[in-house]
Amino acid sequence: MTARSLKMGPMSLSKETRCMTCSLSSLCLPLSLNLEDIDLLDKIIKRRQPLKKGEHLFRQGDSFDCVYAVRSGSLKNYIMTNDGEEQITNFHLPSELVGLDGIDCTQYPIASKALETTTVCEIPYARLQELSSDLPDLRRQIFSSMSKEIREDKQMMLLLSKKNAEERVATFLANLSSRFKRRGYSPNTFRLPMSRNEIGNYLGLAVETVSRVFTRFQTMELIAVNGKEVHITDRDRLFEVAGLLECEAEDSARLITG
Amino acid sequence: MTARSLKMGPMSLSKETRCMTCSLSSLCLPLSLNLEDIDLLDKIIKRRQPLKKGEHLFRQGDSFDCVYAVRSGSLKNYIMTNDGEEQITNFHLPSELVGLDGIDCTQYPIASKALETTTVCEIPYARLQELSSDLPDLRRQIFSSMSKEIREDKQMMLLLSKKNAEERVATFLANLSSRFKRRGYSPNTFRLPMSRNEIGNYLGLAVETVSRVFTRFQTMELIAVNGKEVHITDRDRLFEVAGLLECEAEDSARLITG
DNA sequence: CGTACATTTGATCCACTTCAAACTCGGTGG
DNA sequence: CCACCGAGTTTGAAGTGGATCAAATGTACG
Repeated sequence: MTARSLKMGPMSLSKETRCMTCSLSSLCLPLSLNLEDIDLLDKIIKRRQPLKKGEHLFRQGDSFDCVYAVRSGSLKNYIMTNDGEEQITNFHLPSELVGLDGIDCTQYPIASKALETTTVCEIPYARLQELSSDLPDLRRQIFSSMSKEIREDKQMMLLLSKKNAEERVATFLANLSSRFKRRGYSPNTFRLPMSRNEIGNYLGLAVETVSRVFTRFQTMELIAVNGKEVHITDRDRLFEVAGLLECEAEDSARLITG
Repeated sequence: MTARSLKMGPMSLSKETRCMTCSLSSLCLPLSLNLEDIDLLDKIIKRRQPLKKGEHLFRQGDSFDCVYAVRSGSLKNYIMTNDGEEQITNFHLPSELVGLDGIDCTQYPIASKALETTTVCEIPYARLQELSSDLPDLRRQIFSSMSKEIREDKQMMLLLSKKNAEERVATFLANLSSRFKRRGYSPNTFRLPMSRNEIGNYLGLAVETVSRVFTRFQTMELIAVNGKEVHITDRDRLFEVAGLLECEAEDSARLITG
């Protein structure tokens, strides 16, 4: 693991790293910007040391001053209940914006923690705000990310309120698959960056239930699982069990592009 | 009821109605604007005929072109599952902004329906966007509303994922109470604009469960209920059961004011 | 190579759902 | 004015999906 972070570290910190040349730029904030504007945005972005697995990007209550875009790796966002339990509200993959829910607060209302070695672009919020004064497209892009997050949250409420265990897990896998696909990774073979425990926490299920549904899905030959490696063998039926049409998942992924 | 809407109709449509003189302006979009800017905002806002109970403000899939601020009455927002069930995602009280989740879509991703006779201010989104180019405070206010909605959604996920029936209902009542309080209504005596069914739908519970918890809370002498009239008799203990400290609920209500 | 932690599997339990029926109340028409 | 209607609400009894408890198995890392 240390080897891995050593390998990534220097790369992601190199002065060469630019939005302009970033493979994620078509999914990320620069999305609808022209080259000049991308350059302006680029100037305010800082590339941080990679986070190691388990490190916090920020904690609930930390003073808010930056939003982040994931470059590689993955994050979990979570809130704390009064009795100290955590509730995971989101998993973040590369190109996704993190920290928007703190925008009108002085403190982050949630915490964000690396699930694996993770690199992020740090965007000082005050400067982003200034810059977006002059760049309507950038502004639109930020609005867009936020309203997308709201829409996803509503879908999550629906999941938590109406779906049973199988539907939840299927939805989760289908959603991850769509997001990987969109990012150019294989949609049917991927590695889960989170533990069963974290999946259960996120989906409002006990670990044991998640595990049981995984095995049930394997006997149904929807998926093949080996530890954190997942292979989707019957995509159509998985989406069916999830209670979604494939196009819906894609749509929600695509909407951000306007 | 027709009498009521006749009574309200002309008032809310009168040319006199202005953000400047609106009693909600300190809670609503004009919040942080100076007088001149309020006037600019005011010019793009249209006051619509009041909606009657059960009428839609917009439906899921309607083409998106306006956001709305509730002036009086209340709304429920909901999404449809594939099998035609509705999932209520929000109830909206006066001064609250509705429709922000559609911002980067051509269509509203959710529906919004009046729970009672309801008046709204209609804000054409394109014009709001233009105006916010020139008014950083307005822009900030929109960002603020959206990030507040995101934060509330995360709290809702926590509720749906971790809280039991009593905690859910208590949270619901405590939250409503705080919102009424903030709007200058009595925090301890109010009328629920929604049915038990809608409460259950929103909280991820069966109607019967909601009803049972209401009666249990009455025998515990936390509240007194008569139909839709609710009187909170032991506010502290209600908030305790909800798993929140009073200040938290207030905080989340206050955050929008920056 | 062993210890701690994550995952799986099995057995039991329980909070909430579902089904069924009685009740309440605002409205409506005879 | 009152009987009646239907929708909304309450209450009771029975069923169940997933939680919890417990223990075995698997796996990563020092």
